[in-house]
Amino acid sequence: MEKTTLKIYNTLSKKIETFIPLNPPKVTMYVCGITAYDSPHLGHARSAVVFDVLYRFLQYLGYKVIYVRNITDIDDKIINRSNQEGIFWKDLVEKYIKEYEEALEALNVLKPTYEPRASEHISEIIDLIQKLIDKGLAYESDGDVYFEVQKFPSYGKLSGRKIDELITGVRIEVSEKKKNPLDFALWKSAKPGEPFWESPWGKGRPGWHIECSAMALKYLGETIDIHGGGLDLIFPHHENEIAQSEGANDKPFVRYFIHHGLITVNGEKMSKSLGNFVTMEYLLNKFHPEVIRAFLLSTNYRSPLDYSETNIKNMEKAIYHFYETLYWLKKVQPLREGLLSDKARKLERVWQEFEKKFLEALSDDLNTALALGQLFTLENEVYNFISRNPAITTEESVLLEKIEKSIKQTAGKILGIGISDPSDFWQKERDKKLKSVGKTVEEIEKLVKEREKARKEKNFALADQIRDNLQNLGIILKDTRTETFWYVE
RNA sequence: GGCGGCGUAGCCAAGCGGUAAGGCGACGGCCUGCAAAGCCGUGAAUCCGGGGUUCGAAUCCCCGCGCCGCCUCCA
Repeated sequence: MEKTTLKIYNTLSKKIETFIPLNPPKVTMYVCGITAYDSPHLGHARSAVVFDVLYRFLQYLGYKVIYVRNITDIDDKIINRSNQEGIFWKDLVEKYIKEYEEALEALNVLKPTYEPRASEHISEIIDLIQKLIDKGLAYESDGDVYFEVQKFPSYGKLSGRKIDELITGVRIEVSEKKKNPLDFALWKSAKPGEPFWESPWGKGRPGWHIECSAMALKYLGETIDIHGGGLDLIFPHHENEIAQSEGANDKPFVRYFIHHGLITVNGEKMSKSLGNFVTMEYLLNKFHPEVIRAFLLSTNYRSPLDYSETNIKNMEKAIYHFYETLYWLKKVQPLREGLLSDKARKLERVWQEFEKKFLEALSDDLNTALALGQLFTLENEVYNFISRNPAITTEESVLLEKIEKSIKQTAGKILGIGISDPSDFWQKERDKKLKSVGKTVEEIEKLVKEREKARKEKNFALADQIRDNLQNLGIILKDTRTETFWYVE
């Protein structure tokens, strides 16, 4: 394989840079996962899928990736929520972690190397806080410990903020415990009834940002290659992580910060107050996981992605067509000896172009939208070739087999699209969609057969009657030489 | 107020200095018992507007206009 270099946008420099890991072929990657206080939504899925593709692509390029995706399982939001619902905080956390993991599994997101949880790293967190206190960068105050932002002059370098300006525009609640409003908590003392761990500063729990610094250090070392998350984490979360980690270790914390864009719903921000959260439960019930994946990859990862029923439906149609092609591809049987026709030669060229362009696209700041475009171009070419060739030759079928394999190696392995067995895909999709209209696949198959029979007997009235009835259920029939293919809209 | 992003056909979306990928949809023709599918063809006088740089700009610079995000918890 030709050596491909990855170019990727680095939030630190605000530029697209050539990716060079610290110790190749090893790559260390840390991604902020979830705080387990609510059900997973499309935004969580976007993060997981985007970094999953990056993870897969880095491996494809030959890197040995150590991938950490953390779970924050203790913080204020969790405590509030468990009080609200009257559930023990640990039970609450377990419930949402399970939902998250199930959603990611459905989406075929690969497991990271490690998935550490904050509550299981309290001693590492305490050690790190102590180190910051010892170095004079943090101070204890009435059972809390705060990071003193003024002591870390480069604070703000990631988000392009200056300490002075931050102080002027401060909207953080003023606390008498802090020396400066910008100082952020490393350790919070426990109020009665709250979960706590023993520490040198009394009973309490970690602040929000420190767990990431501690766990990144433990699993990946002082300097990590890639740190990722949503755009919304740039400030203050990642800014604070930098301050903590670099303050403690005196080494650059991260070489490449990678942030993805946020999801909007019908053009509006997805938020609690608007009540427009698109949950994974809803989506997975309604759409095939690969449709969701493709939808998430249909826009550059840094741009906002607008969710709407229409937008994802469009992608569903594209993926349906793609899977129809895979279905026919699998069924191809050579009907005669022979070499490649001119059309087949053209197909071969398109395919070779595809392999090149597909990888080029991903290498260029993970341009998944372009890569998908290339995939669909190839797919259409294949579809056309098969659909209008009544007798495919032996050589042509060999070519088609190669293309099928190639799609699995590229789109399948890296994007996670096209990995299902086509028959299986259709079985599941038909099943799922028919449930909502109260029909079974068997019933429909029977009607389709009846119509085929009626057509052979030239009983077109009956045939059309059946077709119209099916169409009213949203079932579309496609007659081919060999069989009638159908799907539910 | 500070920082950042975006504005490309009906919709979604690539392209980021050399003359507009792809998806969804639409239209005309062929095919078809009729459709669907497929095939062939049509579709952005032009990339929000106005200046400028350049042999050449959707792509770079400046000025507007319009959206949006972050600055507080958030993927």
